[in-house]
Amino acid sequence: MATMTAGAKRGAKSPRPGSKGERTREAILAHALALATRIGFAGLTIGRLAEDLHMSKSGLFAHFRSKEALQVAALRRAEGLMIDAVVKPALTAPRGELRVRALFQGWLTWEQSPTLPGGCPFVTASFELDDQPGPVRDFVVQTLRDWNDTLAGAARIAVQEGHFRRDFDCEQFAHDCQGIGLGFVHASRLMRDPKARARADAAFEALVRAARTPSHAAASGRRH
Amino acid sequence: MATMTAGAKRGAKSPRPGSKGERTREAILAHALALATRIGFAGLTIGRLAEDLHMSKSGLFAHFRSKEALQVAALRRAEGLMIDAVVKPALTAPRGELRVRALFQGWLTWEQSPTLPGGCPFVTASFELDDQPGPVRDFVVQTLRDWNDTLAGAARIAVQEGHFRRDFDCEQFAHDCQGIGLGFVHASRLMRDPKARARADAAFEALVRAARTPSHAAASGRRH
DNA sequence: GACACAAACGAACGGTCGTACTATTATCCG
DNA sequence: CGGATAATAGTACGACCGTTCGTTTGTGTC
Repeated sequence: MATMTAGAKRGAKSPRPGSKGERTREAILAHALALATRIGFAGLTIGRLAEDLHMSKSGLFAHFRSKEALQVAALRRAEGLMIDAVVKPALTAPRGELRVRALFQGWLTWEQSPTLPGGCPFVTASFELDDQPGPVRDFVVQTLRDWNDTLAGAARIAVQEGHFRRDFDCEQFAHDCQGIGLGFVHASRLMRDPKARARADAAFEALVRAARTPSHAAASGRRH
Repeated sequence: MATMTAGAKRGAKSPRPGSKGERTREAILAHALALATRIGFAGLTIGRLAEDLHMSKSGLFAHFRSKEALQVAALRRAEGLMIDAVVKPALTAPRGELRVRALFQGWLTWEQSPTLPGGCPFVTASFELDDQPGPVRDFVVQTLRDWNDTLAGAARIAVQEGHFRRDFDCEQFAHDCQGIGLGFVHASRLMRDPKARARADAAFEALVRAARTPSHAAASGRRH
C-alpha cells in the first residue's frame, strides 16, 4: 500500500458518495468488466470503452490516471460482486458440507451470470496475466488466494462438524474444486459442451463423496 | 483423430523441403510459439517477432499473408509438437491403465517443457479465444477435441483390458483430467505453488483409484 | 444567483499496429 | 555460371493505442 502516499494533497479518489463523477465511474467499470471478460484485459482499450459509453477518450481516461489503474479498479469491483454473489450467500448456509456445496454451486452460477458475458473475470485474468508481473497480476493472485482460503476454510468446518473425514486434506480439496471449476469453464465456453454443468456437478459429487466420513457416507445423499 | 488426416491437401504454400524459406519459416514459428505462450496470441505482434529474429517486418510478414494465418500456423506447429511429445510416446506404453497414466503424466511434462516458457499453447489460447470466433478458435477447438478423444479412448481401452470398471464413464474421465490439468496450470503458473505437481498427481491418483475394478483396486497401488 | 471546482471535451503527441506495394538481394537449377 | 525465381528489405499508409494539456461545460453550495 506504499503507492497510496499521494493521498495527502490530492486524494487518489474521494468523490462524494452520490456525485456525478462517482456514478459515471461506476458505469465505466461495469462496462469495462463486462467487456474484459469477453475480449480480455489486454484487449480492453480506452477508445472502445469511451465509444460504447458515448463519451470522449480523455473524459473517460480522467477517471483513472492510467490504463493499469482502470484494470485494477475493474477487478476490484469484480471482487466485490463475487463476494456479494457467492461468498455472503454461502455464509447463510449451515456450517459444514451444505456450506461447501453452496460455495461451489454459487461459483458456477456466478460464472454463468448474464452480467458477465464472458464468464468469471478472474478466470480470464489468471490465464492472461500468469506470466506478466505487475499490480494487476498481484491483485488477481491475492483475490484468488482469498477465494482458495474460503473454500479450504469451509471444508475445514465440514471436518469439525463431522461431515468430512478427520484426516481430510482441505487444501487439496480447495485445489481440486478450482480444477473442476476451470474444467467447467473450458467445457462450457470453449467446447460449448451442453453437458458441461452435469460434468462439473458429477466431478464435485465424487469429490464430496470421497470426503465424507463413513458414518455420513450414505447419508445426506440428495441424489440416487 | 479424424482431422489428422488433413495432410492430403497441402496449405496455400508448399516450399521445397529443405529450402531457405522453409527454414526461416520454421524459425519464425518456433519463436512465435514460445512468445505466444508468454504474452498471448493477441499480444503476438509482427514487429516484435521481426525484431527478435533480426529481420524486417515485411520480410517476416511475407511468409504468412496475414497475422491470423501466422497464429494458425503456430498452433498447427504446436499440435505437431504435442503429438510427438505426448501422444506418440504414450502409444508405446502397454494398453490400459499404464497408457492412461503415460498420457496424463506426459501432458504435465509437456506443459512444463522449457521450449514452452509460458506453458501449453492450447491452454493459453483456449481461455483467450473462447469468446472470439474465427479460424484460430476453430483450430483450437478441433485440436482439444482430438486430445479429449485421445484421453477418453485410452480410458476405454483400460475398460476393455479389465483395469477400469465395466460401467466406467470414460468421457467424464477425460473431462476430469482436463480439469486437473487446468488446475495444475493455475496452481503452478499463476499461484506459483510449489506443491502444484503433487496436488495434480494426488487428484489424478484419486481419479484412477475410483476407476479401478474391485479386483485391481488394491493392486499396482503406489508400489511403483 | 454567483462562484468554486469537478467533470467532460477536443485536439494533438509520439508510437505501434497490420498490411500493401516496390525494389533489392540471395538462392537454386540447368 | 547465368538467369529465373524465391526471399528479404524498404517505405509508406491509415488506424488506433495510451497519454497530455488547455478549454469548456456542468454540478453542487453558500
